[in-house]
Amino acid sequence: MIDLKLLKDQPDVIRQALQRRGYDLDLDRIIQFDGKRRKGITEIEQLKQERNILSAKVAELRRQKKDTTQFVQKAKDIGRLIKTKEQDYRKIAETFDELAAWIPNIPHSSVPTGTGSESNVYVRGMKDAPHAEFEVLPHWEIGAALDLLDLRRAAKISGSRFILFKGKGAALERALINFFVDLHTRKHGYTEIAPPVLNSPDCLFGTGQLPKLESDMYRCAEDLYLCPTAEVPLTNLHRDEIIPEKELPLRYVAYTPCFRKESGSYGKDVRGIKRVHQFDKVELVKYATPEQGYDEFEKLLCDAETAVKLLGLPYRIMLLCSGDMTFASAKTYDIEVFSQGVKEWLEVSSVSIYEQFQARRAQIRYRPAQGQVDYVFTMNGSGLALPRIFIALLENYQTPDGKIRIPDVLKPYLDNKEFLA
RNA sequence: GGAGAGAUGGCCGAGUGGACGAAGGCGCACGACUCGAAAUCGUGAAUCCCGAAAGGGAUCGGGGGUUCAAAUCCCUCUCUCUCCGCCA
Repeated sequence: MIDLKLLKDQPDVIRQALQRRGYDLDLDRIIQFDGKRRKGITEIEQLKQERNILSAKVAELRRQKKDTTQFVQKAKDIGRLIKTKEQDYRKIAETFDELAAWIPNIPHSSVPTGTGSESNVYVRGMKDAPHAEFEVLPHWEIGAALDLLDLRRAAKISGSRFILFKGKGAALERALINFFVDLHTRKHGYTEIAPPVLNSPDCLFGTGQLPKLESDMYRCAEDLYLCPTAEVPLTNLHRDEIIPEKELPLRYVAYTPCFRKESGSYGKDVRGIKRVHQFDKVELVKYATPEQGYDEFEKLLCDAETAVKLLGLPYRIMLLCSGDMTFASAKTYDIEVFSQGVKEWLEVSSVSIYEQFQARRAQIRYRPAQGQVDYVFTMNGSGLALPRIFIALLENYQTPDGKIRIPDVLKPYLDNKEFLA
């Protein structure tokens, strides 16, 4: 949620943000409803004031055992008026809330303007895709050959776009999870959380998936959603709380499976495990004060980057342009790994800062040592997303004779072996 | 799934229709005392909304109702605890 004061005082800031993102939203209509809403509040509150004065008068007269009928009658009339005004107000406020929930976050000033990935800006890492010295098999071929993946049977169990890891493949998946969680808890100071992955609609509204991404998520009975990312439970951990400043920044890491319908993606990336309905991810979430915010954000990016580096994968960091960022983000970096089999840059981490956007939706605030309670800054990043790392390892650590070398950092998790199969 | 009990400020806990945004305690911050601390005494402190401000309004788990007036009465939902049953 944007700061609603902007609607009234600086609507052009929002207008410009919408334009930069390429959003088509009837802002004037929203502003109009906001005005009606504010007027309604003022009106109702004035009436309530009148009624409260009359009620106090009644109470006083009662104590003196005097007649009150005249005042009671007047208060009754006002009460009826309040009721009808409140009904009107409720309708207006409801419409306004629905409309306002669709206003995206305002991009940070350092975010380049653009409409798609071609406008993203290279930040650091490998500039050009590295060349392979031999013909590298794509992960689905080598994965099947070495019996690490069984996508046919995954499809039999659950349909297309599901993964079934097998044998050493399953062991590698588990090793990666442990490696990532250990790295972030031991070296980067994050607290590990194992959250529920069925989350309430309130949670999904809080982080900004709802209402916009309703059709991208699996909705279960009882009004619960399978979480599309651990960002959802981790950011809602402190929903409706006021955190003492001295506890900030808070850092959390969680491994969870993630569930996505990927509804718009049919026909794209059909082969292999790049785009699936269920995948594993280790997620990092931080809460910070506005002053700490952007420093902590850069550190979060470094924490994710460290994971890629330690695995020895060729990567680059891109700064997303305004049109490529998600709804709630103020600034996003992607970490991309180049994989030799599929011959493309794969997004393995998306690191975003939301400033106070999520905090306003989820009511997450902090109490400064002195001064006013204010909303925290929230941010998150994958640390990392597993399937694409799995792809990159199978393809980049492939040997000409069809084996998979194990990166040094993973050896302790895989019986200290040199090769996977 | 069945039966019962409960939900009040940072925490504990009183309040049972009108002077209650809420006693008291703990904890917290500041001040006094002290060489310093403890103890003691004093003072302060909830959140949100409308408003340029003055000021006003709202909030006692959520929602609805009764009433001139609700923390307090009624309905409903959610959650927590206890007991019984069932089951990984």
